[in-house]
Amino acid sequence: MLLALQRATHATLQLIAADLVDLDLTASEINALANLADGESRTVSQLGAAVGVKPTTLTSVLDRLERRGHITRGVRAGDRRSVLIELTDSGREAAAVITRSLADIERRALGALSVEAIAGFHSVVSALIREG
Amino acid sequence: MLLALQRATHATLQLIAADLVDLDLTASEINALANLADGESRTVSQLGAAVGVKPTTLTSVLDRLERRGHITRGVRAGDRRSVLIELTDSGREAAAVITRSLADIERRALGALSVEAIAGFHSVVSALIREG
DNA sequence: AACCGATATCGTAATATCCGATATCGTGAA
DNA sequence: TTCACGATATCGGATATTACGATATCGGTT
Repeated sequence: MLLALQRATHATLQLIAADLVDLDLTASEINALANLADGESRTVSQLGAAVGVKPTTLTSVLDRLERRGHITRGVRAGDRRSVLIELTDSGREAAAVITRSLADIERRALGALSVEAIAGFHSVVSALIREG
Repeated sequence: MLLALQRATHATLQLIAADLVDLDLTASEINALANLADGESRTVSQLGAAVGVKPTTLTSVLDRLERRGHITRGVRAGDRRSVLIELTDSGREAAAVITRSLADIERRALGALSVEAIAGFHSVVSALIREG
């Protein structure tokens, strides 16, 4: 069953990548942008916790996003150790495209399923995340 | 929602890795063994389709598993292009440990959830896999 | 002032992933 | 039969991912 979970994740990652080839972003970059799409700024650690990777891993991903002009790195007022990741206009556009693509895929895949099934899915996913 | 799916996958991968450190296997190797756990032999392409990666990706993974003595590569009777992947005794043991670990994690995480919720989860995951 | 923990980055290494090319093999058409 | 084409796996090379240890900076505590 956890194997099916992995396969589903894999399948959706492929769909997302195919849908977003024009953005020329890797899966990690897409994931980072998707987690920033709400417009709130985050520190590297916070973002790492959200996407499930260590801060060391994010550094190079953020390097590319910064070089591409999608994010900026700023200092957090009150703690100069922290780096605040923030979307630029270009990053906001990309994040909006990503969010739309995710919503589209959801609609396509789950449109025919019952509300109860989707609720069950959510409760299982939440339980798995809690367990981690 | 697809973000939650990814996070759940990530979380379970961490749990599995933590549970199986003694096996000294990477996530890809664990995934390959888990998909072979039923004892049936498979070609590289078949295994690749099951785990969601290209045959090229599997080659190095299978190299390591073969070097470790967990699998053997044989020819398929009737088609000498195909390579038949098969578990050795040691591979069967490892696969059994993996299967047990997956079942344990499922029990821990989903024990308190209703049968309907789990059924809903399955239907959503199946829909996502179909979409891919 | 001195220490310890937090934070992010850098250096380095192992792994993952895949594209194009290659070698081999099976199959259907000329 | 022969030959062209598709299937199959591997190899070479490229990029991405991931993270451990070390480093530099900084905040808070004593």
